[in-house]
Amino acid sequence: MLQQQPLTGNGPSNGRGLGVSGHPGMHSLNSVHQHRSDGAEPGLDGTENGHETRRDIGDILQQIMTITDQSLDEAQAKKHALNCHRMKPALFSVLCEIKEKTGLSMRNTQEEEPQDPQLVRLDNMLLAEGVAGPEKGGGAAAAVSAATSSGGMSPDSSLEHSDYKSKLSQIRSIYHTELEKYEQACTEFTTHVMNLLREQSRTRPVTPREIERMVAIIHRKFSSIQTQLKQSTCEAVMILRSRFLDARRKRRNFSKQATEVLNEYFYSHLSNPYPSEEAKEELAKQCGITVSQVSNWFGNKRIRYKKNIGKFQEEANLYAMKTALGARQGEDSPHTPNSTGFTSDSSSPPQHNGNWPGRSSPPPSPHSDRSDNSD
DNA sequence: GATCATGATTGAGA
DNA sequence: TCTCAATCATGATC
Repeated sequence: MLQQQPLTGNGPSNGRGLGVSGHPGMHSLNSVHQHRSDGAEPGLDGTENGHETRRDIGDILQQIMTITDQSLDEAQAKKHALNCHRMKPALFSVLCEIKEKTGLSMRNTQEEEPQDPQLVRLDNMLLAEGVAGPEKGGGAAAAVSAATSSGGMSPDSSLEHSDYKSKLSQIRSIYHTELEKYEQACTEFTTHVMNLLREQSRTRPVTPREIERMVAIIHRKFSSIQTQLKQSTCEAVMILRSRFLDARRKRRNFSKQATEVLNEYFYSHLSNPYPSEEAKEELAKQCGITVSQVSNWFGNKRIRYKKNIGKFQEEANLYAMKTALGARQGEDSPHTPNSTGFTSDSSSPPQHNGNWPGRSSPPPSPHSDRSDNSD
């Protein structure tokens, strides 16, 4: 890709002798002039030709030194004049030699840098969230599944999912647009700089290694901008995710069916409404909620029932009747209408004064259904 | 917007 | 670790 610039005839010095001005590279001027095909005297020997050559060198150096002070048009014209100057190959050779020497010090400065760990983290996160990489909804699906596993699947949860997905897709779209812009800008800028270096290589030696180094610098700069973009994209995803997953912010009532199942169990075990771990798991499965949600529900229910038994009496009677009806139908048919699948300890209207045994005097087995069936 | 209902959280107690 | 009790935060209803 990188074109080797015309550096022929500008090889390194053989290390012998000093140039006219005492500069170690100046002897190249001699060598170049000694091999001039036009057969002219190389000068630098104290003769008139030598004086002329010095004037030429002085002239060309002066022109180079002052070129930046001139207008663009003047500079262009001067550049052309310099390119055609008869001393240009010699000067070029000297510059090559100097560069060869000074270049040694920077050879070890461009070792391959290890990949930025922060960038790796950001990349991984964007990939996991489904923002980077192929669009497959992986991150969205993960977030959705996490949300649904921590809460009940309400009918409008699919609406939330689509909302989350559309917002994530927006973020993804913005991210890719910006990324494309950065990459395009990087490419354009790199091409521009490379062209500039090629142009400059006509008047000064520019090695391919130098061009590579410059390209690497440009890429590093653009990479840091990309890191910022990735960082802000990650933040946006995190905010979206926390909003979507924050159960407290997005509290949803359990489905009617789930509440029915829980109430049924509660009132049919009113004398000891402490479901065992297995019972909780079964209830959770039936209701499509988590075990901890079942525990929360029973905790709240016990407290609120105890606080206001009168208010819950009607509800209690209703569920007791349902349970009794279910039990009777269960005797008539092999299919039990009792959807809880648990045995009932109360086929008659609930009789409870709200004083369940507390932790201070626990029931025989407050976390086991065995006790439920014994009372 | 006020009020009630309800799921979640928190701190204390056993 | 579980439960209770208080409280918070949000949804539902009027």
